[in-house]
Amino acid sequence: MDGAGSLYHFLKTGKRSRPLEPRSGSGRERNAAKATLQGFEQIGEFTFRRRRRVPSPLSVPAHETLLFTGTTPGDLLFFDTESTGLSGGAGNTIFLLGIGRPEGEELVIEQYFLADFPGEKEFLSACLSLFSPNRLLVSYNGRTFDAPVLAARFALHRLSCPLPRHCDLLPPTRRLWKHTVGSCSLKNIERAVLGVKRENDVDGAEVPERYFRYLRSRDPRHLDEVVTHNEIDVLSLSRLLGVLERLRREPEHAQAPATAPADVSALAALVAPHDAERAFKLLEVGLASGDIRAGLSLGFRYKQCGRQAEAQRVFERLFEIRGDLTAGIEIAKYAEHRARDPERALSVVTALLDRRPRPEPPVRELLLYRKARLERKCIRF
DNA sequence: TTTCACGATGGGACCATAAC
DNA sequence: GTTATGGTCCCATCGTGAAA
Repeated sequence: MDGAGSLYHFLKTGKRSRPLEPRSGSGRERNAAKATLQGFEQIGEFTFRRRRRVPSPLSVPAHETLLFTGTTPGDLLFFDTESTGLSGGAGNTIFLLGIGRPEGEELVIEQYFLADFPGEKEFLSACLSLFSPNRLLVSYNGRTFDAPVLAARFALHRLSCPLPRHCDLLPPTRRLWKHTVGSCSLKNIERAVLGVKRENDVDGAEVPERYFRYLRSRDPRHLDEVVTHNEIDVLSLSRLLGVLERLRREPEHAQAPATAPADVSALAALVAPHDAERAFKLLEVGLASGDIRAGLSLGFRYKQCGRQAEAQRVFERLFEIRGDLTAGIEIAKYAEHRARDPERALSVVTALLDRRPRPEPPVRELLLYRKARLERKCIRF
């Protein structure tokens, strides 16, 4: 069999009999290469840290509680990682972890860098101090990606998982802007909503390859753009939360012309749990401006609250201005089952069947069934 | 009083989509 | 390329009201 430094030996004894060989160059050369990673200080054999202060883009006073997160800014940790791939399994290693902490008017951005795989435990241990349990992690798709990968790495090294509560900004962002922006990747949202355009940015898919190139060559220039990419991600999280907070506080001023407008229905859903009447007003304004989605949302909200008359007023308006199918069906249901007016219901259903474009077959069949029933009722009356 | 038809609601399955 | 999440759609079940 092979020698004492082999995988066989490691599996049999659980010990590594001699240290891993450097991939290239002497130890002195490797350290020289490490030292040139822009602005980073060495805090362990394989772990490096960079700390920078920038004006906080969050623009919420330190003592105020954010409506969106229920915490003060000082409790937030904006969080993003760069790793060697996408899979959540044992093969995916985090090599750069960026954390943003609001401190007064500033955002303190700390980045922890892992210079080589053997130092992962040391790297993770250095990151541990960041995650105090009373904090709130803020990420973009971090609930699905960053947090599970990080938790897996902690587990692999038998370190207790310290991750605190988590607020993922992707779901609310998607709800608010998917209809107006389309793809809700962070880069797209930066451009369309935050008004930020990245210069010379590295594509996320390119990040693993950049790290592997660095490991092979020990040339830290391969990682300069990755480090910047990570820092911008953290900054954008802070900016995005600021926008979401403003929407939550002043939804009426959400439709700023400089950025993509938020979907009014989603905005109303954001506000409704705390201020139902404000949500109704938002949707009324949306309907008045011709927003059909807002109108339907308004009608169903009124209906769900038992405010049938208001719901019918909204559905009638939608049916009148656009001959809307969903609104028409709601009018027909109300006329048949509540107002006891089968003739009105029949006239609406007939109009829906005649409208252009024709309803699709499954809906058309339901409408024909409803029409036949209403015709029987009309004869009886 | 029983039966039937309808609308409302909840749960499960499937799909799209972010992250590197 | 992987994975989990949220959203959407469909189906089953339940409650209600009308008709026999």
